[in-house]
Formats: sequence, structure tokens, C-alpha cells
Amino acid sequence: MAVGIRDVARAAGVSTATVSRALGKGPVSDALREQVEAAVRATGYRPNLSARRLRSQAAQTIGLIVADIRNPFFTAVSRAVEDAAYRAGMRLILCNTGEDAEREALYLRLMQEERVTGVVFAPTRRTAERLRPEDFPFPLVLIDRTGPPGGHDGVVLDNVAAGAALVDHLVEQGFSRISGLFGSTSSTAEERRDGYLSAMRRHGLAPQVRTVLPDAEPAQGEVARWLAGADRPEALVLSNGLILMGAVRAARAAGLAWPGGIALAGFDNEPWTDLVEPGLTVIEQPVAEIGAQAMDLLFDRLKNPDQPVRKVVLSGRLIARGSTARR
Amino acid sequence: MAVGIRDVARAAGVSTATVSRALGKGPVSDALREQVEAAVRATGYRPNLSARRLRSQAAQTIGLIVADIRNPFFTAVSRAVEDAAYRAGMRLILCNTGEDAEREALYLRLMQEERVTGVVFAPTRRTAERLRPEDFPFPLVLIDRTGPPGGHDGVVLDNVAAGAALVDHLVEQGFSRISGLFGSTSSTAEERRDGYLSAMRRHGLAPQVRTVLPDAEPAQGEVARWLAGADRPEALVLSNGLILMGAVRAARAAGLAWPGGIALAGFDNEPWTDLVEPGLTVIEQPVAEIGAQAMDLLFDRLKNPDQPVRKVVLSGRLIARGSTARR
DNA sequence: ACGGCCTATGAAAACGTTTTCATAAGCAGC
DNA sequence: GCTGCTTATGAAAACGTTTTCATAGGCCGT
Repeated sequence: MAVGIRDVARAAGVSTATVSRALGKGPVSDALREQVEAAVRATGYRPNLSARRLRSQAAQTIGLIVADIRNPFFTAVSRAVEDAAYRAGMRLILCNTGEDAEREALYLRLMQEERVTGVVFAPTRRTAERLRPEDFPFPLVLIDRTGPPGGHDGVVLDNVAAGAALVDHLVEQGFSRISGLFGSTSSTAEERRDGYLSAMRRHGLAPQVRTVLPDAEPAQGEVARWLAGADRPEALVLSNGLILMGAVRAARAAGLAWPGGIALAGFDNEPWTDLVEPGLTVIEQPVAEIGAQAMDLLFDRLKNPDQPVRKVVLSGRLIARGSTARR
Repeated sequence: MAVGIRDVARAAGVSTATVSRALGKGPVSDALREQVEAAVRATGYRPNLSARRLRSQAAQTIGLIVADIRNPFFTAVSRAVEDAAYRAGMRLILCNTGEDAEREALYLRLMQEERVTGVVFAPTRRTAERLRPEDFPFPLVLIDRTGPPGGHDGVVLDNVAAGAALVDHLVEQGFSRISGLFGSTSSTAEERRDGYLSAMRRHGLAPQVRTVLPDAEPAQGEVARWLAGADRPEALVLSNGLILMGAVRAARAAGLAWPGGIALAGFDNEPWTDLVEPGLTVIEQPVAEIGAQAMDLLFDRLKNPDQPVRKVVLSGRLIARGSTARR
């Protein structure tokens, strides 16, 4: 039934060591290599990766742990990471935490048990704070979100600048009662909020901030309540694509379609943001670059374990559309 | 450095067999089990899954191979599959083929080398045709797309009925020059086209069909050419969410916003389809059900390898929105 | 009190590879 | 023609578990 390397060796009339070498990169004469390849074809042999990994102590696997694969930001980053892994001849294990700290812990444990080569991780704030490098026998690269300084390599957006850029843009467009709704689980949302706050102060405006679970439904509910209240803002800054979607829904439901209703500015240039009229103003993130850089950091760290911790900060790009049109 | 079961055994003063049994479900006295657990905590032991899988010949892993993870249909199905796997104590390997037959073959080979417990697969038409059960030592369940009858278990939408339903709806709304744009890589797109064709015939209308790679950019280009030509249709049926998005873009670019421009009806009730004004008419697929059913079929097959091949056909639901409003 | 039968435990085999170590053969230099 | 060096090959160890097999001890029925 299960054909192993011994069967191939027998069929080729050589030892298992020779088969292993012929399939790998060991020194084998051309004649034998050909015999072995013929035997492999004849027997339909498929190597057993568990055995290979166990013996060679090289999993050739990298783990990718993201918060929510439905968020197009993460699917885009995933593709970049997958491509890089693929090019390096590594497999990818993709895990979804749903912003749940317990599942994060579970998956981190799983990575250790898989003896992975390295991990790319977008942690919740709570987990990021407890992340200690010495607990992990593999390189751990943080993306999108960051932990305590000096802990792990990471790739993040310049979130403070991006948050401020949205405020600057809204002010320039003539808005002043600008409020912000930010995700509650990530350092990234916090930084975007800080950017929002400092820009508001700089403009001499009164900030107003709320916080919500970073998903469309909770955001929609929160915005709906906000719009129904007495302190309805003129413009809203939303800290990610899912929250932005919730806000659009709430604005629609309240009959506050723009222009003239409420101005919206958010993050992530998702495919639908230019389709909903008259287009949503967003900060576009360099998603492919984020994934690629994360893998670069990871491979660098493998090559050179003792180099100082590096943090790559990338800039977003403001895409102004109709949702923030001048009043 | 690497702490193994031997270290735990030494720390607990027992044999490795006892440690293994204490950690698994073997019969161990309460006293020893406690000692072992203490030793595990003290040593920080993490089992090596490669070794475990090698010895126990049970990968406890299921593979999921989809065409395009950016397609929200597949991300939604993935989550259902992941949940089911998680509940069954299995890990998931997620692979992305990008509708490329070569990568499909690559990943199927990978699954064999990983000795996975089973695979859930959305194959291209070309691969589906060549899929022979005897080539796979594990259960293979097809989703969304189907192969030759009697080959593998599968879960699909009633695509013929769904394609026809869109035509019926458009006819009811007063349209008659209804054309169809269908994906070129899947049996599913073919079936939807068949449904379209038979419904058109039934209504005594002249069908007009084109075919395209199932992604937004190619679809946009094709629709743009179509709308610029002499035979511009009144209404379009689009065979999946990405193609639908391309069509919306092309219609926008051509200044043919509805109502009054071109009517659009497609597949997949993606989150953005009700946001783009005045809403897109779609067939909603029971995504969670599809994933869950696929895993049910897989586990049933594991339990009972010789039962007859089963195909589960689920019905879609028409969601009528403004994009097909009566002329 | 004794034989038989469970039950908990340990020693060692087994899982399918890769890698180490030893060896034989080939070849250059004298 | 012998020595020393390189190279291809095979035998066997090793990777870290689980599982089999043997054994010792306790308990039950007689």
C-alpha cells in the first residue's frame, strides 16, 4: 500500500541512502540517479514529509497568523506572504484568530509544536504586550500591529501620520466637527487614534473618539447610535476597512448619504470603496510591500539571529474621493 | 535546548511510554499522571507533531484547496471548513491555486506528501475532468465545482436553476435583450450558462454568451468592449462575484449607471453588493452550509469508505435589488 | 492459599526519512 | 607499483514520538 523509500531502493537496486541523495542534492552518479528516478516513477513513490521533517529538523514551513481573513487587507497581505514562502520553497500554515487572544495563544502553541521555521503574526494589543522573544524558538515577525519596542521585528504603517493625514484632509475640505471611531483590539487603531488626536489639537479642534470591536456589525451599530444622538458629527474617521463599511451602512440607513450628509474617511483601499458613490476617501496601505518586507525580515533574522531588532515603517497614501467632498 | 519526551520522562521519574500515555488517553494512574503533568510544566515540553504524525500515521490534518481566496465566496466557505476542522481537533492547510492547473497539481501532490486525512477542493474544469479517485489515498470532496459523475463526493449549488432564475427575474422585470458573461475555468460557470441558455430558449429569447477568466479585470475589459459594440445588451447576467464587480466598473466607466443604463444580475451576496447604489441583484449562496456539508461528507467518507458517491445540491436565493429594477 | 486475569508500567521496536560513518574504488604523484 | 586523497556508495544510527510486547503486582473466585 504505502510505498516508502525502501521500496524505491529495492526497485532501483540501491540503498535507501542513495535514493535519498538522488532525490535531494547529495553526490550521486548520473547512472544511479537515473535508475532511482525510474524507480520513483515506477513505484509512484511520494516522500513522507513528516518523516523528512523529523529527521532533518527543518520544517520548511512558515506560519501566518492573522486577525481576520475576511478583512481584504489581510487577504492581500497573505498573498504576498504566500508568494514569498512559495518562492523560498516553503509551505505556509494560515491561521485565523478572529481577534481572540485565546486562539492566538492556541495557534502560537501550534507553531511551536509544528517546529516551524518562522512566524508572521498580526497580534491583538493584549497579546502583543505579553510577547517575549525568548519564549519562541523561531523568528516572529509582527505585521500591521506592533508590540513593546525592541521585542520583535515588524512591519507597520506609519499609522500616526496616516490618522493625522485624514484629519488634515477633512479640515482642508472645510469640516471641523470631526469625530473618530477606532478599533479596540490593536495597537494600530490606537496609533491611528493618536494621529487623529494630535492633528485635531494642532488645528485647534475638539476631538471626539469612540472605540469598537473592529468588525462591520458592531461599527454599524455604534455609528447608528452616534448619528441618532445630539452630538452628531459632520465627518467621521474610521480606523479600518470593516469599520468603514459599517459606517457606510449606518449612514445609508440614517438617510445621510453624502454629499450634504456625513463625510467619511477611512483606511484600506478595498475594491468596493470606489464603487459606492461618490467614492470613499481612504488611506491606501502598501499591502504587497508589507507582506514582502515581513518575509524579508524573517529570512534576514534566520540568517543572522543576533542582529538588532528592526522595525520597518511604511507610508500610506491618501486617496481622496467624493465621500469627503468640500461642503 | 530542545526538550523531548525523554526529558519529561526523566524529570517525572517514569518511562517515555508513561509520559506518552499520560498526555494521550492511555491508562495511567492518577498519581503518575500528575507527576507527568508537573514535569511537563517544569520542562516546558512541547510535543513534536512531525514525530507524532510519523509514528501514529494520523496527520489529523485536512487540506483546503481553493481557486482564489480574494473571492469572498471562498473566504466564507473557508471559515466554515476551518470551524468544522477545528471542532474535530484537526488542523487545516489552506492553498490558493489562482485557477492555475499547474498549482492545483502541485498542491494535490503536497497533500499526498503531507499524508493528510482528507481534502476539500474547488478544482478548475480541466483538473476536475482528470480527477480519478483511485489516485488519492484520502477522501477528496469537491466544492462549488464538480467533476465527472460518480467520481468524488461534492457539494454544489443548483447552478442551472440559479442561472435560469436570474433570466426569469430579468424577463419579469421587462428585459428581453439579456446577455450572459461566464467564467471560463469552472464547471460551475458552465452550468450557470446552461441555465441561462435554457431559460432564454424557454422565453423565446435570443441568447448571447461570452466567456472570460473569472476575475474582475478581465471581466471589466470584456464588458467594456461589449458595451462599446453595436450589439449592446439591455441586461447582463454575470457568473460570479468578481465578474460582477468588473461589470459594475465597466458600466460606470461607460456612463451607463442604472436605472436606465444597463441592468446587472450576478452571483454571490457579497457585503458590497447592497452598498453600490441602487443595489445589485444577486443569487445568494449558502456559503456556511456549503463548507459544513463538505466536511460532513468528508467525515462520513472516512467512517465508511465504501459507501456510494454522494453529491449534495443546495439551492441559491434570489435577492432582487435596484440593478434590475423594472424599466 | 493458589491459579488466573486484569491493570499499570517499562523496555524496546517501529514509523520513514536523512545523515553519519566506514569502505571500496578510482586516480594522481612519486 | 605503492601511498595518499577524493569520490560514490552502503550499513546503520538518529530524529521524537506511539505502540507493542512482556512483566510484575493486585485482586477475584474457588
